[in-house]
Formats: sequence, structure tokens, C-alpha cells
Amino acid sequence: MSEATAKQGPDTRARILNAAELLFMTHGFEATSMRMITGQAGVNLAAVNYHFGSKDALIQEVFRRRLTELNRDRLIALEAEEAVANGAPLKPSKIVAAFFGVSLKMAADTEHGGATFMRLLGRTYTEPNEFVRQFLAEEYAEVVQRFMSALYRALPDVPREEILWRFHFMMGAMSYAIAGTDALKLFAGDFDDEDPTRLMPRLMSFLLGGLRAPLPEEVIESRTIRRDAA
Amino acid sequence: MSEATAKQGPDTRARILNAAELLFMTHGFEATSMRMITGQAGVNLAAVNYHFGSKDALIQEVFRRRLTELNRDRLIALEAEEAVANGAPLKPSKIVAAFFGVSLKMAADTEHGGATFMRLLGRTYTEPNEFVRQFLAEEYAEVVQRFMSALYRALPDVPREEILWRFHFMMGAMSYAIAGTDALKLFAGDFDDEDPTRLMPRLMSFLLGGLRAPLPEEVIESRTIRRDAA
DNA sequence: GTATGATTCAAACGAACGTTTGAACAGGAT
DNA sequence: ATCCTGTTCAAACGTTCGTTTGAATCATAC
Repeated sequence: MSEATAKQGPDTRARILNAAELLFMTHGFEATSMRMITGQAGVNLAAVNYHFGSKDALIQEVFRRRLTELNRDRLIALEAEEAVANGAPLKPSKIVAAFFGVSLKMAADTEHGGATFMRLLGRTYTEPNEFVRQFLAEEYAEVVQRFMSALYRALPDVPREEILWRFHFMMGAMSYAIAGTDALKLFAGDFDDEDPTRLMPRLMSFLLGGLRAPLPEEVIESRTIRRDAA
Repeated sequence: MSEATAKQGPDTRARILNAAELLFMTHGFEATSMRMITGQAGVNLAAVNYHFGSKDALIQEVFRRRLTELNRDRLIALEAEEAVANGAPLKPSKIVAAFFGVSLKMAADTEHGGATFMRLLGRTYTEPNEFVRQFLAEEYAEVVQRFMSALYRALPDVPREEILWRFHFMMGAMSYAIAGTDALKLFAGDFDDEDPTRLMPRLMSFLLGGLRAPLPEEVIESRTIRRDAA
């Protein structure tokens, strides 16, 4: 009971992972030292290297533990919609809701650290750290391929490149949404935190509005030209 | 000429700032050491502390140098639209174009390092580093207040809180857009980099689609109730 | 030429970093 | 009781960090 958040459970591995997740979110990877992690977890300094091998391996495990669950839930949500559609193309709103709804659901789970992790994840997409990005890419490969395929089927008239970009924009909006009001206060100091359950409909309206927006003129033009040439 | 990118100009201050900007973008603040910066700039290690005082002060100056210009251009763009409107409320598209157009213009300027800086800036909104965020908030205070006022006038029927959130979402989409195809490749490995001038119309369509999307049901409901009660 | 102030330089500072080490300790199987 | 395997511990490893120091160098004014 000597350390701040040291839980009594003797599960050293889990204590390290939870402490690391929280500290990575608060300070970033580089600014979080092994001594901060082991101190917060109430374990010996050498425990990280004993249980995980290195700091980099610990970072990887912090992500793997959550991402496996997150992407599994995403696929389950997508397959549930596909089962209902019975072979027909899904509505874009259903696809977007399946992907980002799972994200926000985890982000709303303050009980088991899901909120902490999602804020960490949102920042990490643009993280320059090479090996973390490489790892994220591998973890995401299957789920992205499945969701993009669903979107291509749902929007057959929209160029695939355009869908890819808009998915990218949606990821950015979601990341900022989850990063929460901290970044918002950066712009509007007098902003009130409020019921986080309102975030989901708010974000979903915005995302679908962006996804279904008219194509930019240049894209339409180039498509027209291409069609004329053909 | 011994160092990699050491320009011949003897302007030590500017060489340090340029090198730091590039390295901060590539590796982040914490992972970029003074020795990397001074090595890249081709100056002595002690030069940073001599000219700027500390590493933190250097970080601050890297941002200040660009943000002053960026926000000045944003206000100029807004005031130009307001002059044309002649007192009438601006169209939302004009406001959004003024704010984010200036961002993308700087992001497209690969010549003078603007692109480097915008990628760095996009990541920094969600950066946990406290003093950097504090500094950003101060630098943004005026310009955000002006643009939000313009949006409130342009969309008198939309709750201000909703506008604030959507502005926040737009910032996220823009950050990811500028972070560029690196994050996109994370999702779709086979993605081609292409003409960056196409980004502007792409992003603008998405942002306006999101901004003008129907309000989420919950917000409409709560407004209706409030109106009934009044 | 010489004095003056600004700048650059090589070298070193103490502190903090991630990691390793080898002994100490635990508990169950033989 | 003894061995064995997994785990924890205090201490130290070598490296790198941001910063400081004091002398050397430069440009300019007298």
C-alpha cells in the first residue's frame, strides 16, 4: 500500500500494463520512464524487463492487449450488420456506426481503462515512432480491409480513392473527439465537460455528413473527362 | 559543408530553428536531442542554450515563429470575406475556407518548411506536454474567438455548443489530412501519394458536409423540449 | 593596435535513462 | 530436507541527456 495506485493484487504483469497505459497517455512514450511505470505499479524496477523484455516490448503489449479486443468487436459488429442485410450492400451509416461505435463504446468505458487507452490510441496514429506504427498497421490490416470492402460496395459510384480519404478524415475527427475536451478547451477556454454519451450521436452526424458530402468538383471533372475519353 | 543539411548561411538562430522543426516533426520533442539538432544545423552544441536559453524555449520559438504568421493570415482571410459581405453574416463555407484554407496553403508550402511545420502542429494539438499546450492556447485565443463568432452568426439556429464540437471535429480531420498519407498507409498499405493540391477540395467537401449535417436527434429533442417549456 | 562586446568552441558537469546482474526468496515436487 | 523453477530485489552497468563553463575567436569602435 506504499505506492499511490498500487493495487493489492499480486499480478505484477497486469499492474505494469495498467500503470504504463495510464502514464503513456498522460506523458507520451518517451517521457514515461521505466522508473515512473514501476513506481506507479508498485513493483521492482527490473520487473518490466523480466516480464516483457524491454520497454519497446511493453509498449507493444499495451497496444496488443486492447487492439485485439477492439478489432474483434469491430468485426463482430460488421458481421452482425451483414447478417441482417442478407447479402445486400450495407448502408454507409451502418458501416460507419459499426466501426466508430465500437471505438466510442470503448472510449466511454472509464471503468476498465478503455477511455485511457482510446485517448492514447488516437494520438498514436500520428505518432512518429516507427516500430509502433508498423505494429499498428499489422494489427489493423484485416479489419480495415473488411470495412473498406463494405464501403466500396455501399458506395459503388464514389471513387475508391475518395472513400479512402474520407475514411482517413473520419479517423481524424474521431481521434480528436476522443482526445476529448482537453483539445477543445485549447480553443475555447470556457468549455464545459458534459455527458459523454452525447458524443456518439454528435460525432456520427458529423461523420455521415462528411462521408455523404458532394464530391469535390475536381474529382467530378476528372471523372467526366475520363468518361468522355473512354 | 561537413554536416548533412548545414546551409552556408551563418545565421545560427535560423539554422537551429529549421533543423529543430524538421527533427521535432520526424521524431517528436522528447526523442529529439540537442545534439541531433545542433548536428543537423551544423552548429556547436552550446549554441541552442546561448541563443534560446533552453530546449523548452527553443520548442516554444519553433511554434511562435510559424503560428504568428499562420494566425495573422487567417485573420486577414476572414476580414477579406467580411469586407465583401459588407456586414451580412458570412456563409459557413467562406468561414471554413478561410480558416482551413490558410492551413492547407501553409501545408502545401514544401519550399519554406511550412509542410513540415503543419504536420508537427497537427500532432501537437493532442500532445500531452503541458507547457506546449498552454502556449498553443494563448497563441490561438484571438483567432479562435473571431472565427467562432463568425460561425455563430452564420448558423444562428445551431446551438453554439454543437458548432464548437463540429469545429473540433474539423480540426481533427484537418490534422489527419495534413499528417498525410503516412497515417493513411497505416490503413491501406498500397496507397499512392499523389498531387497534394487535390487535398484542399477533398477536405473542404468533407468538412462542409460534416458542418452542415443534420443535428443529432438528441440535440433536436432537447431543444424542442426547451422550447416547449419556454 | 587595442579594447570591447558578442559569438563560437571543446570539454566537462551531474542527473536520468534503459538494461543487466547475481543474490535472495517463494512454493511445490521429489 | 533438498532441489528446482519462477519471481523479486537492491545495486550497479554504460550511455545519453540538457546544461554549464571558461577559454578562443570574431567583428567593430576607438
